[in-house]
Amino acid sequence: MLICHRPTEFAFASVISTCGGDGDCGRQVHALALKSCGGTDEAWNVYEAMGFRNLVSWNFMITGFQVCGCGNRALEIFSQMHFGGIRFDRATLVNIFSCLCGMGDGLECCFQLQCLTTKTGFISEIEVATGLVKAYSSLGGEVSDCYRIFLELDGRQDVVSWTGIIAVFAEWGPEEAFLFQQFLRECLAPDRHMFSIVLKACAGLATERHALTVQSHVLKVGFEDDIVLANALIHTCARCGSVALSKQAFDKMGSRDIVSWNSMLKAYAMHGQGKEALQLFSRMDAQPDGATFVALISACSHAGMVEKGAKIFEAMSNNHGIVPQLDHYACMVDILGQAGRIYEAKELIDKMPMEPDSMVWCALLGGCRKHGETKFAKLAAVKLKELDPNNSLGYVVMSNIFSTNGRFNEARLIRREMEGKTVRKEPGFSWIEVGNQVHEFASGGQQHLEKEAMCARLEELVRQLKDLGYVPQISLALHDIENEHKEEQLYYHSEKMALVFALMNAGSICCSGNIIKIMKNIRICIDCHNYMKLTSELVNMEIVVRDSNHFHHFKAKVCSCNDY
DNA sequence: ATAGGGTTAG
Repeated sequence: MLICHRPTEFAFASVISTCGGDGDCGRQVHALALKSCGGTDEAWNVYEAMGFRNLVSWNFMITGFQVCGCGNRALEIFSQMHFGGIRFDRATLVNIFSCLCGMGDGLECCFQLQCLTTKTGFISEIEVATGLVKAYSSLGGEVSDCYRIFLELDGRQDVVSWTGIIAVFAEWGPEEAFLFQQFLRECLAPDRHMFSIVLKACAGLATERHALTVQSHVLKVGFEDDIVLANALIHTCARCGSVALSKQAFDKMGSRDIVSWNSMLKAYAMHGQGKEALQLFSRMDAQPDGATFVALISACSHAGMVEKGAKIFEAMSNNHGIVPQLDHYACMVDILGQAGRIYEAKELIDKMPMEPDSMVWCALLGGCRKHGETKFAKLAAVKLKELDPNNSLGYVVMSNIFSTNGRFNEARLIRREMEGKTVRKEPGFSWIEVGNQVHEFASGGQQHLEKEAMCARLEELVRQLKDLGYVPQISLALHDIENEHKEEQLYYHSEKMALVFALMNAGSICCSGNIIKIMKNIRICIDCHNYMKLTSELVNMEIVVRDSNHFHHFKAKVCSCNDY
């Protein structure tokens, strides 16, 4: 009873002294005390004074320290055992592996422990191997190492170890997570844990039909009452382009937790539906947390509701007692910066009680890029270079600003610096689902089989758009080349190629009547944004484009982001 | 007795 309610160390001490600190009762109370108090010094002292230990109580101690996040102390105990010649078992190892997750020098420890685990033969125990795989992946270890450990279980894998390895692959590249199909081929029955991981992989893939397939699986097996699964479903549907499906999943839930509400709010945020997000927030029956406000503020941001966002930011600390964290600041800087209120954004950064991180500087850079502001862009680019040297955004924005202003030499210098450091701008590509297939387009679209037909259709479309008032934003092209080439370069942006292909195949577009859904890995440029707005009017269709992490809904010349 | 896999993130 006591133990379930996490009593104070003092309470434990008295219970233990009543038990006499000996025999089964005392030992068990002790071990649980340590686990429950999370390995505080007091609990530990009382334990030491008792002077009775066996393997199980050692293990309890390790769990105790592990539960409270004192991984180092758990490791100390383990080495005490190991070097003191005390036998350890698989429970010991499993506990130690969960300690390692997220520890600073955990990867190094992982290697050493893997050796020990192999030497002692515990590696062939399914729980130990699964624990090790998780530790490796959470520490940024090699996927191939994880896979090898998994394979060495050699035919003895179960749902749990499969889930573990699929989670690893899902993190690494969502396509590979379709190892899930092999899992099914081996005739193992997926359970709720498995489904939630596979849903997450679908979210990464961002293709509607995979999500729908898994969703129908979930319904078939009858897990729709599982909160975690429903939450995953809300998230996945949103990421795959359908808030409507998210909403459906949300509405159907019998009971909801904070993650459910936040996921739905984030779904709205992702799709630029600020009003819907605020409405949902007003009828939220759970205690909002930090994530709630990240969702709300970014919902305002993606819908261009600047004042509302600022109010919410204020209310968060004033009325809800939540101290703004880095991500809240990043959202606010983003919203202000996008509105062209760069000075205010910079002021907010100066007022931050903590060091701004790369996300915050990225947000400022984004604002500078949009409004051609040079001074703060330089500052932000320098900071970003320091904090996240592999991030190319600073270089790209600076070089764009220079070439927009016709300062091509400086732009070129930056490009060169970037190449010298082997920082690469992520190549942009887009994909759409047509029929049962996913078609991918790189900028230029050269690889595609129907290239010629596409070019013809593209030219026709551009002509029609120009009649509607489309003016290509040549200044966006990066190099100082001839104007007509700049125009050409613009027309071959991957999302434009995808759009043309979609129009050519309008009859067989997946899942959705009059909606074209284009997914893209990086942000959409202003020119494409314009182009999509006008095309939606021209062909009288809704066009949805997902860029790095949110969706633009274009309908009758208007975008859901209000041009944010 | 103690022990492995799940949901909001770029």
